[in-house]
Amino acid sequence: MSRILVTSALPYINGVKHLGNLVGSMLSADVYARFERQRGHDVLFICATDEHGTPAELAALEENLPVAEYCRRQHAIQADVYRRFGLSFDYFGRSSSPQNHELTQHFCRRLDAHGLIEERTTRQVYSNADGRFLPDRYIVGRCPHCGYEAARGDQCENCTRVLDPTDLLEPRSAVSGSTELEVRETRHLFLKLSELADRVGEWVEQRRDWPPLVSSIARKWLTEGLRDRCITRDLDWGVPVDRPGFEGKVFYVWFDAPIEYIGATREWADQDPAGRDWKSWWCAADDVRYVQFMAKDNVPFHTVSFPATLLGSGEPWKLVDYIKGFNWLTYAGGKFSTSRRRGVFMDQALDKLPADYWRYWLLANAPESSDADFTFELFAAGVNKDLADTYGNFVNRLLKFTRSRFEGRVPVEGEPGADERELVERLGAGVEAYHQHMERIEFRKALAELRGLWAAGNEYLTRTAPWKAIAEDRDRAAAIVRTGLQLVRLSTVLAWPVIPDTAAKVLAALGGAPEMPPWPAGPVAEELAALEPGQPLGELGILFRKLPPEEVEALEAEFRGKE
RNA sequence: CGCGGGGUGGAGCAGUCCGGUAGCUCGUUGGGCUCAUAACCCAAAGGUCGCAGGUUCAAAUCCUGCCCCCGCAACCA
Repeated sequence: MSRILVTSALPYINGVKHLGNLVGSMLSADVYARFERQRGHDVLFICATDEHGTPAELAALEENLPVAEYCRRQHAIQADVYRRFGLSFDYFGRSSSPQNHELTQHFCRRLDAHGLIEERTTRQVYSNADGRFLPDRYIVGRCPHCGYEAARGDQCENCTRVLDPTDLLEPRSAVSGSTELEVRETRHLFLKLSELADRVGEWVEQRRDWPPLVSSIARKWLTEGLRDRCITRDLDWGVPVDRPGFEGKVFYVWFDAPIEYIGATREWADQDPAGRDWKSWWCAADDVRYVQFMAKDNVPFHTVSFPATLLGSGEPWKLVDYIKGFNWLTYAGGKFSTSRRRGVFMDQALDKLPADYWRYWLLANAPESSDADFTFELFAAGVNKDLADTYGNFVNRLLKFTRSRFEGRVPVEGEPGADERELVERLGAGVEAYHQHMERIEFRKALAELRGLWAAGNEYLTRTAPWKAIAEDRDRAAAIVRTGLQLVRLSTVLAWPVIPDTAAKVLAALGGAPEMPPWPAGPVAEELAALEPGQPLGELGILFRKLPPEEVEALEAEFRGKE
């Protein structure tokens, strides 16, 4: 048994996340965590809300709430929707926790002790009307290049040119619209990434097994040269900078957010100090395998910035071993957009269908090698074909037949024959391939293999035709039905990380216990003998319903978005 | 010349590193079978592998140039 630390990129506090956020980090991490737990490993799966930064403050302002209260409420909302989606975090923390405050300040002190922190004076735009400094993107004005009226201080959306806020003509605050802006000098802390570049580069070069998406992004940042980075901000909400002359300033959200992986582990341990040891996962933890999940926009921060923080501390912190990066899930050819509410959000998804429908489709179509598109048409096609017609039908036809011809019990009579030996061979290869794909975290391939196992079950039934056999040889029919039921169990155990709720239902109907089923590590022939002959079977309704064309159209219309 | 990813039958993808008759899943058409939310079997249609050049006996695969789509560009998180 080994110890595996799994973290998902932290969802930002600002509102319920959409399906793209879900598949690109939390859901993928969940399936991997569940798989490794099934394998018998000691898994710690950590996630948290990322709560600092200007968007959170502005959202709180809009809702007329103190920002701490806003975050408390949003955290509860997100925790609830993740629970309903079956995300099995061992702990879901908050980057605003006291534990994270302490760790963030600790890292800054350590970096400072090694000469990697430098005070510099910078010039920032201050809005008198808003009483605050404004990040570049919250300053709008006319683009000096193309004349676009609503250009942002960081970039003009119209001509795509990168801007400096001071370039803008007639600049005003995006928050209040006020034009009373001035440039003020302010002291900030910089992390001297330039001095850490060699150590980070050396470390990245040793990570030979990372996927190309991840390595290429990391190398690009390193070869372009790391610039020293400002890690503090003139804001109220965040981790205070505990340094003379920095009263009223906080750390930049990208400095404290990844540290919350450690912070949340500490929050988890603090709930049971006698039984849990956070340091054993993070300090000199050479026996721990650490796997991170994130979308590609997050990769630079996890391959460069955060490792730089850890390495620069001079302490033996655990660095990531493997990073699974994802491309984007698009919505009907365009972007999912949180601000425009374009796309399908997690709470809306659950209002329409149970979590397992979404979980299966998102993983079977995960944006692994390139961006992937979500449309309700594609979604319905996948759900109907794979979940309803292939898996659902396989389970249903066996249970119904068992009920009508074998009194609803696992048949006792008959011995395996040539058909069963052939099936065992087919399954042996399939189970092994599925296992390999899951271990390598290649979800599209894994789920194609899983679907193949379900199809193999249907093929076996059609070939052996127990509904015919029962007329002349009841023992033979009994052996076939028993084998079929055994395969239902086996393929359901394998599907558990992906569709946990459905799997639990099916396994319960087969007389299984409600908790996590262990991975079928034995030879397939033995795994196909797990169900006790004579075992009574429970009732199972339709596992997955099909989505008819009318419903697909209705969903498309409902989620068209407000453009 | 900013950087990264992608461009393969109607849809989604594998194959590209290590050249050798273009493959998988879904969909479509025809036939068979029928325990089941109909699966399964057989057959068929459908591709100038983004474009152009080059290397080679042979290129989706190697080289050069170009085009298109998506994303990122470090003070948005």
